[in-house]
Amino acid sequence: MPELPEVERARAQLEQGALGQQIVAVDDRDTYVCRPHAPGEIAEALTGATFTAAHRRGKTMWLDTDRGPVLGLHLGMTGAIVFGPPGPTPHWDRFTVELAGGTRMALRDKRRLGRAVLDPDLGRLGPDAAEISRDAFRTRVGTSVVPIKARLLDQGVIAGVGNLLADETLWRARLDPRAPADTLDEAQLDALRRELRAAIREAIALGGVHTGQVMPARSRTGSCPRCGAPMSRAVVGGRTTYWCSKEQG
DNA sequence: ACCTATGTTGATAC
DNA sequence: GGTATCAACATAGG
Repeated sequence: MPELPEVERARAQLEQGALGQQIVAVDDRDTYVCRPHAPGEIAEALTGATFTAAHRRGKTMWLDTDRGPVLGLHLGMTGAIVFGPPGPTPHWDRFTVELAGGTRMALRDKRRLGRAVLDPDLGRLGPDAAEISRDAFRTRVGTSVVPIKARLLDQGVIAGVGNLLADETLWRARLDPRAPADTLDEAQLDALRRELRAAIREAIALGGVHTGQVMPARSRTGSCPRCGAPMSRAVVGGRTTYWCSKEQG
């Protein structure tokens, strides 16, 4: 369930493990994960090159190379970056890169919703949720009749927020996820941004969004970790949503 | 054994 | 532009 915090940790892993070593071989035979590329296309572009930088925006990562081609990586829902010795690849390793230093870097993903592509399109992503300015947050997030939660989940508006992080943030800010975004005043939007940044910071430090406080309350019998009131549950923005029936009503 | 939830993206119809 | 629904994936859990 990778959201921004998990992806940032994965990016740091890539930075630590993949930079500065020449690419010896690439396995891009999974045509679903590597779509729309044909098998061998990514391998041909990358073999012999060296990764020079690891970037992230929202949930999308990309690695620059000294030869120009850029490798885009997305973890989907169940993806992870793993490093290990070269050798037979576990069948959940959907895309692998063998490095000259004697390591194998893999996108391991049971569900195959992750992606590995050449020169990823970042143009449709909004500003990163951890870095968006106060003004940009106000205008991008707060100027739509869509429920505020749906707005937070829209990667073209702001990049990196998933279902759990959205619930966590709205709970921290004591805001009703169903409220039309343009009914929030500036103080509420500023507070929402503040809580979003804090939730992201804590999740990165603790290991992921599943360490959030509302996580244990996400069940039909759950109660608010702050006031003990029962949690409400509904589909908002197409996703299962939990919120405090008392504080966020 | 069946059914549903899981999270994200993208395509489709309205 | 929206919303709503579905499909894609493969597994875990009820």
